[in-house]
Amino acid sequence: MSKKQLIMDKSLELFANQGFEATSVQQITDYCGISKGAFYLSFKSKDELIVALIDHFMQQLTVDIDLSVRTTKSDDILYYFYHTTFQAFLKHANFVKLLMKEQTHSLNDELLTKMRYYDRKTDQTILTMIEKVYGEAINKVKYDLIFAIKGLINGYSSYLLFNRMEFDVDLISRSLVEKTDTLARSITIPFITEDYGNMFQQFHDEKVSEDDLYHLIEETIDELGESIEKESLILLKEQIRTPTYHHAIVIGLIENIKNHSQYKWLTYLLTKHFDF
Amino acid sequence: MSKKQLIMDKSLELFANQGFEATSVQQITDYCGISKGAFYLSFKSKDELIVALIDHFMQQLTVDIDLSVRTTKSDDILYYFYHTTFQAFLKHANFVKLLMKEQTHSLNDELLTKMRYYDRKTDQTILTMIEKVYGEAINKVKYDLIFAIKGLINGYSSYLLFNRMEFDVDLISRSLVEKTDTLARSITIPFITEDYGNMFQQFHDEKVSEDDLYHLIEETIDELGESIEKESLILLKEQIRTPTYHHAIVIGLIENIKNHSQYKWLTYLLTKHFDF
DNA sequence: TATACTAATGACTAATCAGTCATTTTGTCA
DNA sequence: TGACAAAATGACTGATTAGTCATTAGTATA
Repeated sequence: MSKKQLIMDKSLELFANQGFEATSVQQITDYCGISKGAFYLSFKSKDELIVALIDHFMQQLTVDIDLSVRTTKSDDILYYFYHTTFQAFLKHANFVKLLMKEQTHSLNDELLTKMRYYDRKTDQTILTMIEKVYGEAINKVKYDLIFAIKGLINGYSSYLLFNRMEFDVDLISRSLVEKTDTLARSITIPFITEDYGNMFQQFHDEKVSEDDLYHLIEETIDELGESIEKESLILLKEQIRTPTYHHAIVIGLIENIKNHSQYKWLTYLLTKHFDF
Repeated sequence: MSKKQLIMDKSLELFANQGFEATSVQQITDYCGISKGAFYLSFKSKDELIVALIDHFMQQLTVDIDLSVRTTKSDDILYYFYHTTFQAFLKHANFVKLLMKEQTHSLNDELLTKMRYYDRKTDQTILTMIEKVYGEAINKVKYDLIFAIKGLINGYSSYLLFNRMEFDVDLISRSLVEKTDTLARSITIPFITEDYGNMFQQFHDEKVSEDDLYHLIEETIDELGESIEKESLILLKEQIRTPTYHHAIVIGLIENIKNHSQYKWLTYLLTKHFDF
């Protein structure tokens, strides 16, 4: 494990229990068994560590959930959405704990913007989902439904957190599917109306620039030792600038890195770029 | 306005915008136009101020809402519950903002216990309400419904906060009544089951001790100048130890202080003590 | 083994903050 | 007016913290 990873892992534990402000860099380095100087070789500041943590885990969470909504073809989209969501909460329990503790903590503008970005991202995912499930019938209440869904997730999450995060993912998913379905079919008085949708425009058209993706692949290649993954990425990098291979080959190459959880974000971007 | 009130008012503004930790005592005193020493004449520490703020406003919120649920006789209990809730949010916007910002902030155990107390209190209020509205039919899902309701309130509140707290209280109330009613009538898969109810036992039997009430009245009397309110309280104080007056007289005396919002908590306790 | 380079250390600095207390100001009596 | 007390002040203390940097330890190469 790299030193950066070690610091992120250990500091998350401390942050989850004490909060950002109450945890000193000294405490983190003691807990990691490294010196204070070593910390500043990995991160320019304490704030940079916090941003890195937020980015890392929010990406994990949002990408997981968005992927499950995008790829599920069956009628059970709602179920898989909730299942993936709470499974992810279970997996990153400490991070969820931290998020609940700090909410919109006013550390700096960068963090606030980031959190707002991920929140909007979540809105977009939920919107895609309910449009897929209910089609046009839901149009007049869909933005209202988004907030109901987010509220329900939040409400039950606080209960879970209090009960030490041991729970039946299947049961809570089925319970929330029922509630969501009931609401979707019976709301006649939406509080949040259609014009809220304008806020989403930017996300509809959002596409990571080719350059960004290119550089992200380059960075990832540098991190990797010789392996199938590295070779696949080198080939994919070329395909971005000059697409020559057959579609099936590109899919296969992406498949080679898909199963490595640390490259989920990259997989997600590649999938989006090559248009699946 | 007393110095204590001034500090509480002004510090709430600062806390709501910057959070507890990020606001220094110096900043508070500067903003109040007083010296640092004067601050410590009113509050023993910064933490004591925070506890006082939480206590003051949580009492306002919970008492308001509980009273509306207890006294409303009509079929519109749900509507009045939401209406009172969001009206109170509107009135104490800065405090709600602060609550959202800090959530379960780990300042100290006392605060955590307090917050848990008020949260349980809210649960109790909601439970009373849905039992009143739906009776026995709701028994198997009532604890589940509590969390759904709290979740919905939270979800929409975060939207309101983001939109600078300008909203139609009637519309959001009607919208949430519809959702609550729909859920209450159709949930078949509760996630939170009946055994959660054991946690409430303590609150069912809860009654403020006679001594506590007696001392609270004494303190309030000391704060008051000569007035009808003061006289009423002096008489009520005697009635606690040796009840002699007719029921109607006691009710009248309580009525005399009922309309003063700063004594809402006291009114609430008196009402409970004399069993209405 | 000598050299050159990187990784790691922890004592140190400068800044911030909660809380104190000797001193001053203000208000209230005779 | 003067004597006294209560209220208010703000410079100061001690503790804590993020971040720095001169120094040392470790490692690879020639």
